[in-house]
Amino acid sequence: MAHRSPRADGLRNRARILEAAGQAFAQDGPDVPLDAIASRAGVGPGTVHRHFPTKQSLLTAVVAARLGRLADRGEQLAADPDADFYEFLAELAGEARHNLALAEALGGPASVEADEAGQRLAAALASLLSAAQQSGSVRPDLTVGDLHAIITGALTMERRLPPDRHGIGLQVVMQGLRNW
Amino acid sequence: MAHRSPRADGLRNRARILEAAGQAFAQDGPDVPLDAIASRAGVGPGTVHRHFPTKQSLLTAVVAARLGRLADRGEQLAADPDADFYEFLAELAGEARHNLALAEALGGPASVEADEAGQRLAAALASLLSAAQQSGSVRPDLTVGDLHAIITGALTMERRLPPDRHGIGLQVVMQGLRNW
DNA sequence: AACTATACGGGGCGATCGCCCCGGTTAATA
DNA sequence: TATTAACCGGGGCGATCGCCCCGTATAGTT
Repeated sequence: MAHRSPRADGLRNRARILEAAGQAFAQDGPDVPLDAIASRAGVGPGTVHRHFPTKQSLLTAVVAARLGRLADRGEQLAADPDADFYEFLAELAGEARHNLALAEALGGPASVEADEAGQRLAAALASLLSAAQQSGSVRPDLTVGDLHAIITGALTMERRLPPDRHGIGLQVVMQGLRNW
Repeated sequence: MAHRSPRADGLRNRARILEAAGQAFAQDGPDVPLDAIASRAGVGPGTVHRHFPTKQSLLTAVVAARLGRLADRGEQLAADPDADFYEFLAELAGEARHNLALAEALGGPASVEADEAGQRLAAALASLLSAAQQSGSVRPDLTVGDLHAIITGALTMERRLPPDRHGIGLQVVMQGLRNW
């Protein structure tokens, strides 16, 4: 009486929308019509709006989910003294390669202010970076901000490379990051 | 009688529009309203449409002009046996840093099929690249396509870097491009 | 099984933007 | 200076999209 259990279809549809929006944003960028997401999820446009009052809130939710997973992985690696900085970079690139929205989120200022996951990821990245710098495997004059821009650029490269050339952009950037 | 000289105001307005569109696209990207360009040029929206029947044609004209200058410079350097490959890269970055539309054009497939200037630029780049590879200053396994993607990524980096860190992204990429 | 809160779907409003037309004006020619 | 073709400006049409409302159906509670 005080509270009622949430309805099963409500939760199911919310998950469907999140899933569909994830695919749609990844494929077509942030400008996909909401109706396209709705029909992809098999629900009406009104349903989308009820779960996510504004388009931005939907985008934020989607990106936050992806970012959260990445942040988890980053924290995990940051805690491991044997972790390889470059390995994380490669994983990041693999994730973002086929995800337009995620790639943009990683670069834009939206990631920082967007939510808590972005900050966690940034912190993990900073920790990984300074460890790599102390071990001498990354040039010491690089700041975290530099790194963000560089990662964004590397992701741009990878997305523009044909499938049979994947990895070469990242390889070039990594080579440039090492001490010389 | 057979033909009449073009009117002075017509040519003047066309030039104004091209100039205004160049600034507008560079600052705000390809999505600026046509009316914004019109008011910036000090003409009516109808005038813009008469000179450039579609928005795409205006964008193409603007990009082609910029691309043409870059292609000229590229061909000039390609003809000079002492020319430095990395110097051209730096010039390219300097141009594209404050030019959103140009940067996107350099990366997207639009540059190739867009017009003849893009192809000239690509050819000059290819010539510069193979010369640098033969002299041993660039890793030999890189293709021209790779280079395009890499340049696009480097431009992305530079645009995301704060002013006091400009150049570091390019520096990293260049270092990665060298033989190792 | 009856009840009620919650969710669903589709249609519609308002704003934005690209594109185009039309009446008035201006520059080039004779 | 008279003529005429080209150009100018602003207003408007149609399409798109985000956002929201409301009548109906359904899931959870008693």
